[in-house]
Amino acid sequence: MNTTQKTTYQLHDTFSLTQTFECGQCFRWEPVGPETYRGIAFGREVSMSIQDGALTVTCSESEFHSLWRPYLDLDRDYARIRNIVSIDEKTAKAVAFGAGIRILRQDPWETLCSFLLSQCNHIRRIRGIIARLCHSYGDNIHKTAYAFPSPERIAALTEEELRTVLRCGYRAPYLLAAARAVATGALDLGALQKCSAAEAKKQLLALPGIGEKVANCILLYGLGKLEVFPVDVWIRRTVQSLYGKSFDPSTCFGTYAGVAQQYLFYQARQDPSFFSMS
DNA sequence: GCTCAGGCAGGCT
DNA sequence: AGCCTGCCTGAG
Repeated sequence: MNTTQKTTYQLHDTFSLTQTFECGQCFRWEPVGPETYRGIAFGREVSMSIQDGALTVTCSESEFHSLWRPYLDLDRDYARIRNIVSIDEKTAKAVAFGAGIRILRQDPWETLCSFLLSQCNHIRRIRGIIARLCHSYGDNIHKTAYAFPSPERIAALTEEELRTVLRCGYRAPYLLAAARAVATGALDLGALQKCSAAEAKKQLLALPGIGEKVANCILLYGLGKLEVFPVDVWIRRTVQSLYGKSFDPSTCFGTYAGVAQQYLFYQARQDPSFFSMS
């Protein structure tokens, strides 16, 4: 990690690294102090912290503006989004609670793998599998820091090796198939960013192991489709208790349904009694 | 030991 | 369409 250079950026809206990195959208950021995280993305390792309304990242100014500023989605007007999705008191409460959340614009390939591996797993174990994936097949960046491995590297492995090394069970063939699809060009993740959410989703669903929920997570966290609303068991319980069974997120929350989902998810995870609100 | 976890796929009704 | 079951592994 570059410890000599630092870039400081004055924040002009509520923003929290803790909320952003702990709201369930990413798996490779570690808390190292209050509002201070160390992590790796795009093959770069940095430390970030917020103090007195300013964000400091251990990188050059050009790297900050080309990489981390878009990654943290700092140029989007979240105050406006919070206002739009605060459709009633119940959701407004969750929005206020998680007001410092941003939807990260993560690398599509890393996001695809992460959520492919996430199915029917505890967060702790997902993080472990991803750590082994990076440590075993990613480029060494610095000391114990490893980049996320390329699809080409994974595509060259066997299912048996992935199972043994990652201990990811039945998800190994899914990961291998995805790596081969991307490595051969059968699936072009860069092109998906320019597609509509519906078209991108159609292509993702064609891969084994990618269903409705995983596809929506990839669309939201990796492809910038803020209108999709991933429904996992937590969100299902939450929206059912708040709004009943026939709830349609795209009708209620519109183009920022995915952001609304993140506020609800974060609130539900932090305070389980939130479900039983009515 | 046993259950269940941030799903998916295939087979069933 | 909706319901059921098996699937790897490991934490509680």
